[in-house]
Amino acid sequence: MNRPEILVIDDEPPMQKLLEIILESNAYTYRKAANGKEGIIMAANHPPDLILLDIGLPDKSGHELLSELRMWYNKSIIILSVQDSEADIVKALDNGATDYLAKPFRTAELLARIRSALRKNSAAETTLPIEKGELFIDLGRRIVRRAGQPVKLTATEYKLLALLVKNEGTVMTHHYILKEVWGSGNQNDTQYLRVFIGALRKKIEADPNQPRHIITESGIGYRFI
Amino acid sequence: MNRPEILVIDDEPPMQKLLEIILESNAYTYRKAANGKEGIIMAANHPPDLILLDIGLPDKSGHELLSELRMWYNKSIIILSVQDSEADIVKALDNGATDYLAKPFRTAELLARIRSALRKNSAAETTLPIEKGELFIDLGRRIVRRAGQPVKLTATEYKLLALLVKNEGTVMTHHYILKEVWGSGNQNDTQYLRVFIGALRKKIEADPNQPRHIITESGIGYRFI
DNA sequence: TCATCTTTATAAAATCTTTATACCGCGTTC
DNA sequence: GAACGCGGTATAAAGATTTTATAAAGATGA
Repeated sequence: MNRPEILVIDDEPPMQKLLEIILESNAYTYRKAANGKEGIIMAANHPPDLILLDIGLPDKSGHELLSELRMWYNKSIIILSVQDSEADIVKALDNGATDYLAKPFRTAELLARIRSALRKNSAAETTLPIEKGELFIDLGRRIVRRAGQPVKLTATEYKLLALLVKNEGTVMTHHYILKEVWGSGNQNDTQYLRVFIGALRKKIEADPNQPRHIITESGIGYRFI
Repeated sequence: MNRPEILVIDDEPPMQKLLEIILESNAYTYRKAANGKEGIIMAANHPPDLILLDIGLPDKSGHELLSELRMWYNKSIIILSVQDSEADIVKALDNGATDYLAKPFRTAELLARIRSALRKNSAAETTLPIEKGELFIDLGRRIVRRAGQPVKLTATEYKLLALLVKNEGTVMTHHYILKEVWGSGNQNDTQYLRVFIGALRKKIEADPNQPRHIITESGIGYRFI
């Protein structure tokens, strides 16, 4: 995961500023909402990897907001609160909060809890599988099936297919593919590529002579559809 | 879940007594271990639903103990500590602790965090017995049978099989398997893995020469089907 | 001591690289 | 228009290399 996005829902400008500084200087992308309504909208439009939610918001109780978010948002939510009352913590964790942190907090503890929460995220979700016609590709779990039948790919074949699939629709030059799959030493060995494209077609195309997924762009490279 | 079992690993009798009172009076079954070694043994013999681990134990650092437990214990572990230093918290959470609580703690907060941790347990796993062809595997009860005959597995073989079965269908890399089963020190000793895969196949495959369940993905790892 | 785990050794299998050969489209030449 | 060469491509099959399987000897620990 590169630069996880964190949405901060908090109405106090000084706290916002503090969190912005902490998060941005630790390779997180910071987004902010000044109240609950704005927070819901932002989270819905572009779901962040984690939400930091202040429980003392102006328009609606943070607890209510938490319940609303939890109806559809399934990634981590860390609660921030000045109250730190026992009842508050109980309620927040029982309501589905991933974690709870009392203000004022130490920077290192905040970061540690963020890391822990993000790890839970990535453990839960996996990259979404792709299904195109009779072809099924799940890059995360390394599962490939054609017409329901599991397809066994070698390590190199898999790397090649993954690269093509990740850049679906766009033409990848020979040069670039060779660099990504074989490393920067073999950038001119176009023959490797031909051999392996051939092998891949045999395995995933219904008719390898008339490839419908791995298209050759003569003189340039290949493209996955 | 009726009366979740909580194992407390803590060497101070007063703290043990306090936790016993708190837990027993809140419908939890309390079990205790006075040091790390005893804790490991008790957890292994009869895995509790949650472990409360004091980080300042006499025989070995709580952090080491945490790593050891995490090699095979996948339910919640809450760390207790008087230190409450930032580095300590970071280390514990990064090492796989579910949560962290500084002593002295408030009873309500402890109970809230326990509830939250237990909820994570039940969400994460629900290990139903698996029955595939002549193979029967019940991870929860540690029972494995092939063609009706009980199969005896060693501790390591069992850990390996459990990891593969839990991730049925997905390819597990050598590196990852080694880390999970043998710990983070032996991540490059692929030969261990080969030996134990061989042993497992002899025990659970009808024809070990033509494995139908433990599939090797050359250059990558193994997969269970 | 016994069962288990770790190492080492070696054979077997799978994969990758390389070479050889045929193809296809296209413009040039005869 | 047929023959030829040319750049780019596809496929098969040979070595070469890497990876895996298995046995078996040593080490460890209850």
